[in-house]
Amino acid sequence: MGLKEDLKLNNEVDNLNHEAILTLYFTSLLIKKRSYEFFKKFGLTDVQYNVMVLLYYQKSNNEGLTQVELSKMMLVNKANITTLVDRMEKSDLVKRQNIKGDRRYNMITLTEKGLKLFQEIEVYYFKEIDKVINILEKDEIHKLMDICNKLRSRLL
Amino acid sequence: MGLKEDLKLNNEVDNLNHEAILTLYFTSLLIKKRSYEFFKKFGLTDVQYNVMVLLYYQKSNNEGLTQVELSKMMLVNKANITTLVDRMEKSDLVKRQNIKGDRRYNMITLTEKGLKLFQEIEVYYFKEIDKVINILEKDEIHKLMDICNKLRSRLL
DNA sequence: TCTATATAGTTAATATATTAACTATTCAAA
DNA sequence: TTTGAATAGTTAATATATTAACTATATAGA
Repeated sequence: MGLKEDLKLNNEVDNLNHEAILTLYFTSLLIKKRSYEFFKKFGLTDVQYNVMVLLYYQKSNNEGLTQVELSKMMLVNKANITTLVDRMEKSDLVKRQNIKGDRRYNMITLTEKGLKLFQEIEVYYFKEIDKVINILEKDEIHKLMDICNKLRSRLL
Repeated sequence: MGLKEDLKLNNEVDNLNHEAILTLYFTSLLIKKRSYEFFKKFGLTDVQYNVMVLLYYQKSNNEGLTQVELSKMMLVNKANITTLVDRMEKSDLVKRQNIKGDRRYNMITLTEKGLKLFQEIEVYYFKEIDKVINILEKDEIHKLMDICNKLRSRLL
């Protein structure tokens, strides 16, 4: 039902705003955990899949994305992208390439293996999120996004 | 406005369910980052504050919580609590105590310093979350919690 | 042209999370 | 009574995140 039961709390959260924050946070956390479990079956983490989605759909000039672009799209620090790309390079999912004209940049692209794996997983991924989201009515999905968009306008 | 602008995406997310998941995830992530920044001013992390909230409001027998109880309330692995409590013990925010009758348990309680700090911060914390949440109407807050509760029922 | 500044990426220290394997303790059942 | 299962907590290896300090490169302006 509510947070109290789900988190095995001994007492109710008695502040509405705080309860709203906690509700959003723990719901998102559970979705993240479910994603993590799902992608583990394919030898990936949820974060690594997100990198692959971005490289597949958001590439600039049909080439790839720089590490700073990735960090902005993922709302993480660029230092984080260095080690993330290191690990993904090691498992042959992405590669770093120089771009002509500016040697500061690494252009990150999917490897052939990464591309193939991504296309293979995506079908199952869509089915998986449908299992979760289809408990909501269409208008609830839109309402959720509207509310979140409003919240984010206070946070950026 | 929407995710595309906020995440500096080059292209729209063209799957509604995926967009809903991402919207929830990144909104929650931004709230977490804002919390992290807020608590840093008091020498805490958002996670450490959450531990303190639980020890203050959710203690069993008015004594404290065991590490496994904390892990269930925070939806994290108990191994995580070991090092978290280590760090909080080192900064004199909480203490481990034996309970009579079962030597397997550590009962975790706030220290005097931890208690004082928590009570001091809570006033400012309530003001801080109000600044974010008050962009929503009362019925939107309830709608958000309803939708999240529905989603969690698919995830537990 | 040279220099100051901005930008991209890396590295190291730290915090939070996971799983797996471990120790210590409790308790129930043969 | 002893043994075997369950429970609480710890430790080590790994992934993801932060900030601060660093290198390398590019660019704008004196």
